[in-house]
Amino acid sequence: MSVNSARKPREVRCETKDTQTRLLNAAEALFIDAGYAGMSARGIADRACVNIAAMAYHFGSKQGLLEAVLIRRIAPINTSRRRRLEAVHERRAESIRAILHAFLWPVFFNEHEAPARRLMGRVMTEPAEVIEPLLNLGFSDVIEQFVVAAAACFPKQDRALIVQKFSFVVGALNLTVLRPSEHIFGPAPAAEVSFDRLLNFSVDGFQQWPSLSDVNKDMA
Amino acid sequence: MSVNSARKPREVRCETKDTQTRLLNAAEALFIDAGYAGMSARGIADRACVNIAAMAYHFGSKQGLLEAVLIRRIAPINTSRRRRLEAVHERRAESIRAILHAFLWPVFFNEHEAPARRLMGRVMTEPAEVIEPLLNLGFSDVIEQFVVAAAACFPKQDRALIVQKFSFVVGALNLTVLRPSEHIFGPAPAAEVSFDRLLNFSVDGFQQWPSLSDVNKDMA
DNA sequence: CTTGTATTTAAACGATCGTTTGAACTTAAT
DNA sequence: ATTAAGTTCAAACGATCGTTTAAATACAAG
Repeated sequence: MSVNSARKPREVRCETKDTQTRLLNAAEALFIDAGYAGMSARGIADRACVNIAAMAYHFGSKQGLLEAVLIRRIAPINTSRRRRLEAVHERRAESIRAILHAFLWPVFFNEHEAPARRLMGRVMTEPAEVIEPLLNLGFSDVIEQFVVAAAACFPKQDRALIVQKFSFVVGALNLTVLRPSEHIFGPAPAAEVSFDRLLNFSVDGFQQWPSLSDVNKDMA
Repeated sequence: MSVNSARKPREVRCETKDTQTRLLNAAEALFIDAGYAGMSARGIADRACVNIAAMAYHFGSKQGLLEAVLIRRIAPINTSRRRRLEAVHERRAESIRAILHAFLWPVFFNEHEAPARRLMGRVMTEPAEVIEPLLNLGFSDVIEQFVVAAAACFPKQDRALIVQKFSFVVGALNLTVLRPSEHIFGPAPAAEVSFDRLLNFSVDGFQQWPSLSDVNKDMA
């Protein structure tokens, strides 16, 4: 019988980047898989091939490391979203499709596609107390801007309705990129396919209701 | 200055129900707020006004208690979903609206509305390793049945497309019931309002695409 | 009251948690 | 070679983790 190491035997060699980057990558992977409470400082250090004290030295604390992880990936996505929304406004092409396109595109297509996607999905579903201090780093602003833009497309709809429709889009996006259970929804389609489907689904859902009266009459 | 107890001072008296129910209620509340890794056995026992050993005595382990929590709330919802889908089939009224209505209704309107809703939202976003053993307790089956029913409504669409559209509905549902951040989407509307909006949004999103060609031509 | 089963309890188990310490080591400028 | 700043290290800190043990208690049946 073979002897196993104390923790999970890492099948891959450690990365060759600097310590801070190795810590960021390791924390990112473990946060995506297990959430904040489920990832341990020692697990991060092990995966990064770094002494556990390096975390406090470079990032102050586990929470500080998570903040750095999120800023590295989420901030560029939100910046891209803002830029694209501005471009839509400059072109005077404020359709709901163009707006949702600007919102969704940077999540699916960016420098570090898969990790950034899954990070985005995980961070939105974490318990409030862990994430809430991070949301004021530019997250609420982006949502607000897009809600305003979307509301301008439907002047006759309540703002509260627009907000909730947008939350539906965010929810669908979250589950798509987080992909919590292969056993339920099967293997993930390619990013281009998922993006197209999600955009079409969201655009259709955002339209005015086709008929407001037949809501309550087809259920027992 | 006043003296505080060791842990969070509970502002409310302990419930008067039996030990098992108190444990279930306490674990449910903490799981919704903090997830599985974030809830502690001692925190549960404290909130339930129960000795910590009672957890192992009545439920075997922390995982066993969580399973009991989920079965208590999720199983009735899935049973109700199945019943309503059967009723739709018996009435030969298999519209996508009726099918999605049968899927969504039991989440919003059931015996223990708010706790069951939020539990449903949390369990779908938990890390895989914690939840996956529970999904084979009837969860995947329900999704599968509804996907089949939905696919029958759109015979010309790929099954993979139907599956992903359904995942969009589940994602939107999750974020709606979980409501992770009041700061982003504001206060939650009444259950009836959220249900109507989510149903309409989902039904519209499920329709055939209005035009498949203008997808790639309105972005720079 | 006595017996036997079911439940609750205080206490402790070893393990792991996030964090801190101070020395050892590396690196580059003097 | 010497200094100083930057970085990594083994080791330990107290706290909390989930679980277990065995004694104490509650309670119905005989």
